[in-house]
Amino acid sequence: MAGTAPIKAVKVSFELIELLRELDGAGVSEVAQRLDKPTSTVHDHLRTLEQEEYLIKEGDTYHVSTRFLELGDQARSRKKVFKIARPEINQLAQTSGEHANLMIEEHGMGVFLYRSRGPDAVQLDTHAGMRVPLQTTALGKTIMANRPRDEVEAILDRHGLPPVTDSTITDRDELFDVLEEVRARGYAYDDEERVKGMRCVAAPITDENGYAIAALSVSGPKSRMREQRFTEEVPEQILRSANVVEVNLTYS
Amino acid sequence: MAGTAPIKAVKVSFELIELLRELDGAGVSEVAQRLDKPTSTVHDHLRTLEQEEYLIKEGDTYHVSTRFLELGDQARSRKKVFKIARPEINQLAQTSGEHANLMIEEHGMGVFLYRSRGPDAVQLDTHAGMRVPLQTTALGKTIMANRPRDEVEAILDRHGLPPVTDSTITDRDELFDVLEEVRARGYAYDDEERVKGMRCVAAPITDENGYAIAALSVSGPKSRMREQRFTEEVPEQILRSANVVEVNLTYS
DNA sequence: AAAAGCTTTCCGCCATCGTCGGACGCTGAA
DNA sequence: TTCAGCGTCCGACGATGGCGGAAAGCTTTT
Repeated sequence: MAGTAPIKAVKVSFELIELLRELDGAGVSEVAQRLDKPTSTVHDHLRTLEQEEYLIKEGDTYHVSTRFLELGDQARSRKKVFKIARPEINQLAQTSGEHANLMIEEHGMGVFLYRSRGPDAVQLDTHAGMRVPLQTTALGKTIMANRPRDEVEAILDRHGLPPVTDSTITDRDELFDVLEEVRARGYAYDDEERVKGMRCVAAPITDENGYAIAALSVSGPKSRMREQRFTEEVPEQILRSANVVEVNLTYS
Repeated sequence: MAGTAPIKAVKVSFELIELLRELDGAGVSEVAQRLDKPTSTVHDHLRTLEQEEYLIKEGDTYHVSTRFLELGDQARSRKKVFKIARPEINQLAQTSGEHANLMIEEHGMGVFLYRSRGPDAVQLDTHAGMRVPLQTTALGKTIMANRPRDEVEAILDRHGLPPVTDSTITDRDELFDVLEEVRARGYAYDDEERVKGMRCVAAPITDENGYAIAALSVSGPKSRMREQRFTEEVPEQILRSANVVEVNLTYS
């Protein structure tokens, strides 16, 4: 990489912020230990970020502050597809009873832009803004299936095919076969490829050229996602919703 | 301000990020001009942040990325009061038809943690994560009214009393008089003090010692917020909701 | 088509400032 | 009282972030 970038100090600060997010707060020495940096250095960063109000200090523990809420909200609101899909997602969650999700691709990763819990939804670790490798979710697969091959190749070059559970696809050729199926079928399945016991159905949201902008899905426990419901009812609902979103997207 | 903090490079990066948020995206030279920094410097920062995936580049325009969504979501979810108050806020919005809000105090500022739009709600610039001086909203006033005097003084020392509209309170003594009233009454009003044409009623959420943790409110256009509705109905609804939240907070 | 005027990007030097070892002070446990 | 573990502070060194300048694209202008 040429020139001065990346600016190391900035990189360190963000590493530290992400760590605090993961740990849900920590003190100076714990952070120092985990990042393998001197406490004094860590202290400088934490103090700076606290002064700038991106962290808040409760006792001797630092936490990420709600300052990020404003940034995140802005980043999300910028996406037209979010505003348009939100009511549809809510409805999907309501009628299916399960979790309904909206995903976009950013920097080659799948990002959960929005999620809605239906009345029967199980507890899940998935949260807004969460990033996952595309091929590990039905959402991501429908997105890749509706992107040009060379773009998908570029993403794979960048991020590889990390195994997440033992059913995750880790072979490039196999993946392209699956994507072919998905494209033909019009929607994608995920059978415990990211989270054990969970199944998922997802449909793409494409623009007028068939280029995938986003994807929406319904996911629930294997016990409820089976037979007709899994192969017909839910896919049908999702495809209908996706279509509504697509139409509203073009006329706005 | 001892030692090395604040780390300037970090500070610059965040200034730049906030600017991009405000402008909803910009190119190198525009940012450079606004921050009065050389384009080369700005370029270094933007590139770093893009590499770290906190910004995304669309053509020659940089935007804040959804990476912040995850951070913001975490910051908010940490607050017990958020999870507990959310359904109440939704209900308030539904029954009143207007906007319902949840605010907390952080770094001496009022932060909109959550908002819900009722069926008749007007369009507003208020968004999640937005920060405002406490005394400019009914929300903030109920929070201050239920905090020890010296804590309020400290906040005022830090942030002053900036005028926002011509009805904003700008005198310290006057403010304390108002806070006294608010404390006595149990809830606060805001009559166009932050946004022209908007009125607002807010009640505090306090802990067992009467210390304000947060506040919730309903806000709507002056034309609908008047007479009995303004002086009785809405306050009653809000107080009821606040009470529900307080009870649920202590038993959890 | 050439040239001017805008970008973004690259390069490399110089002084700054981020880094880090170490000392200090606090708190709570033994 | 001592000790361990923590957050905080200090100061010196040298890496590195800042920035001027130049180059490389892109449009627009003439």
